[in-house]
Amino acid sequence: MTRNIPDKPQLEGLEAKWDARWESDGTYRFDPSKTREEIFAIDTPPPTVSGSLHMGSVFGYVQTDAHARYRRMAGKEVFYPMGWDDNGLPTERRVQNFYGVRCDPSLPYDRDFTPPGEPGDPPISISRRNFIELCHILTDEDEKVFENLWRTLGLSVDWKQTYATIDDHSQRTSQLAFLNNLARGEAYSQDAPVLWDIDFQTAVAQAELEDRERGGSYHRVAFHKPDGTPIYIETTRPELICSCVALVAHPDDERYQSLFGSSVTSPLFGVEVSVVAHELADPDKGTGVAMICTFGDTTDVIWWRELELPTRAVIQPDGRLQEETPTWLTGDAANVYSEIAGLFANQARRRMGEMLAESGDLDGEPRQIMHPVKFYEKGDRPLEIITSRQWYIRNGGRDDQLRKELLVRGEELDWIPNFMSVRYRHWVEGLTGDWLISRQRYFGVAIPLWYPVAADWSVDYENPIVPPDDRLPVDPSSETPDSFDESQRGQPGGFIGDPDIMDTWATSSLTPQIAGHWADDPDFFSRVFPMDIRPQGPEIIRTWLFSSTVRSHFEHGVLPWHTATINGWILDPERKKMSKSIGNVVTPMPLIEEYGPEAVRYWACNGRPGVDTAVDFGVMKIGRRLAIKILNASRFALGFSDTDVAPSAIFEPLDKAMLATLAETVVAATAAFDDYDYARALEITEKSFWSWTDNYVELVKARAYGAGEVAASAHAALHLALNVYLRLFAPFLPFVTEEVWSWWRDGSVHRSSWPGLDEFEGLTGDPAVFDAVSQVLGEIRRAKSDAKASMRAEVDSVRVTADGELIERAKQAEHDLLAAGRAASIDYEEGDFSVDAQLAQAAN
RNA sequence: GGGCGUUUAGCUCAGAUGGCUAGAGCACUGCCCUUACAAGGCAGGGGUCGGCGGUUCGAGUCCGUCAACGCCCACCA
Repeated sequence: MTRNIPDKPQLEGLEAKWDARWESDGTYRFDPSKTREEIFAIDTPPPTVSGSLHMGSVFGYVQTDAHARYRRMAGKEVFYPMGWDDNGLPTERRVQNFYGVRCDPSLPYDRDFTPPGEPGDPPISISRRNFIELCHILTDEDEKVFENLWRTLGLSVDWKQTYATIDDHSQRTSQLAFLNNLARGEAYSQDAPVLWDIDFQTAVAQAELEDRERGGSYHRVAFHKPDGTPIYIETTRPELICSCVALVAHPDDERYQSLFGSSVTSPLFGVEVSVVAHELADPDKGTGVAMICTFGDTTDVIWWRELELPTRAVIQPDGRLQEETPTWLTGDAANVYSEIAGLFANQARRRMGEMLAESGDLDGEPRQIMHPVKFYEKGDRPLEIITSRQWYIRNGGRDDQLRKELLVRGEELDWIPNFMSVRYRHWVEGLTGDWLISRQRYFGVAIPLWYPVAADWSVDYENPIVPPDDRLPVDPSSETPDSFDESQRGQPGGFIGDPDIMDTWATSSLTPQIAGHWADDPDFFSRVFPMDIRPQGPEIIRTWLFSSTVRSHFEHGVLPWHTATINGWILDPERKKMSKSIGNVVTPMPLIEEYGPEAVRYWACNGRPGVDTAVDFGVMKIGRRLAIKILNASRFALGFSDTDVAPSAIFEPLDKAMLATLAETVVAATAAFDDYDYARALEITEKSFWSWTDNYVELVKARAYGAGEVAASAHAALHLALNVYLRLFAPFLPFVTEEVWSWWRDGSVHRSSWPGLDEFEGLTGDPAVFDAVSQVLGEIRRAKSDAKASMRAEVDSVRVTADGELIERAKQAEHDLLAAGRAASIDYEEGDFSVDAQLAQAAN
């Protein structure tokens, strides 16, 4: 093929050129006719499209792409789909802010609704259907932004294999898996206390909790024994005294032995509560006696359940204390309650503090403390505990046998790096309950169930009406179950639809099943499942990785993948955690524009597997320099002849020595990749390449410019080496390697085969020849540098003092050495290593 | 309160199963426009490998301990 080498090769514009070519050529198209053994399947993380783009998004994806490219070149058919996680609360919140709307399910659908150009205040209330339409519109836009970023970065995904967690296929898969869980008893509903976000007004799962340090104040409050003597408790939530159902102390606490079994009355309300014993009560905290409320925190729930205490709840789903006076408060107590009815918890807390002070039941001033408070990770106010009916999937949190099985799955999984497995183990060991999957929200996959309504209007939650598989996906709030019609909705003898949706993890825990077409194409699924790798961030081991393991364990009885590659955490240039609130988030696009996509890829691939990595512009500059170097070195190597010179022309010792070191590089880089250590593969390749350009190319230059057999040997060696280096770099720098490849090769470098030792058969010599000559040349260069002379300076004579072996090797490439050093003559003497170079007079 | 990780040149980081004078790039100093590349090349200065203690003929590399930083988990009255 004719060579078309630009005079001044440029990096700019390569990504657009090659992205378009790869798409039109189908370079990364997946071939589903291959067998499972021939396929390498990747369970790509679907990015949350309503989240912001930042360097953390780039980091892991590029590392995975490098590995995908290696596997593809090494002969695997790579299944590399891309998904978008677009359902759930982040999208709802973004839609609310972006358009200035909020969802009110009681409103009718308005088919002519268009959102205002600018979000207004207060937000416009719209129907559930209008709201969901806006979610779709916005996520479509967000997905384009992500796809554009991935393509600019050169991710080698098959863009025909995409999915979104809200699309019909994902919904169908998610509902089908849920119904299977239900049929097998792995999913169940329960009316019980749950952690509840009062702003989003939804239940949240254990995996979505985080602790935040918040200020609070200990109120030392007196309850009263029958004889009127006070018994003090300390509480940070005096507003819940009206919800108090018991006092508790440790069974061994000597101070309270006489009280166990007796009753005391609460201050202000005069409600009689018993004093009970439980091991979780800590004698060292406060007075050693705690008030049990329904419910102030998760310990209350444990006490309430294990001690079988009554329920006296007052906190409503919106976070306010209920308006009506609770039935257990009568007389004066009702008057007291009217002071706090309808208030938010924090307001009621203040009012109760005042009233307790007035009544004399508050001992001293409240004591300020900092303490951890449970928050929904996306929420702004502390979680409350509300009793409500919710759906759960078993996860071992209440079942030791299942917990053990899931721990075994974690041990079966090959973790890269290995220490990440500890996080899985700790999480599973620490589970306190099953996985709460229902959410009282709108934009998500519906719980695909209806419930019969009895003649007395009661709802039979224990016997849900299940749709047949072929109806999925269904929306029970707008569709009717078979053998009913819409007029029976909410009527005695009729049905109601489950109003809830599933948590986003309930769907994204099925990404292998979604991408692999489990629900509809068993043949396709059998070719990609279980997948080879699950690449992901460390922060979602407890959610995505664990929940995927649970689903696959139930549905298929196996791990969903063989290997989990966990990338490190991304820090800002000052090594601080990036966060929106601090305002130090680094977005990738400006960096890609400044340094080029290859430079950003180079930075990402320099981060060791699982190691936290700071955004580093210096590393990006090096990557850019490397890419430019490849262009220029390629121009040199290909500039000598218009056609390939066959490797059989190679006979010069220096050329064969260079190829021997290159063969070593290939072996080492391949081993590193097989170990999932892309960073090591890059380092090995890069080091070898710079040595090649700085030493070999300089040494061979003069001979290459000449003619005859010795020149042909150089040309052939340059061609072969370049051919190998381009392929070694292709996983990291896909654009520049493809560009150079196109100058002289047919097809794509990314579909060429990974270099192997067979290509060096009969072409390798003694690698030490290369080292020996480089060492002597280095000394000649030093002599010129010391003399402040140009590297072109002529040298009259060189005397090499060295051991016999080194001398023998230097002699093999003596003509190259003399030419590169511009030396007229060289002689040798055995002894300790030194080189004496006599510069010609003209040199100065 | 537990667990995991990190701590190597001014900066960012490599240093697998312990073994010759501890490496790279950036930054810094000097020199060089050499027909692939000045967006480059050559040469050079710079490190008590977090502290302490141990194992060993020998430790940045193994063990113990302490410290700082980061992350994860925790029943937070």
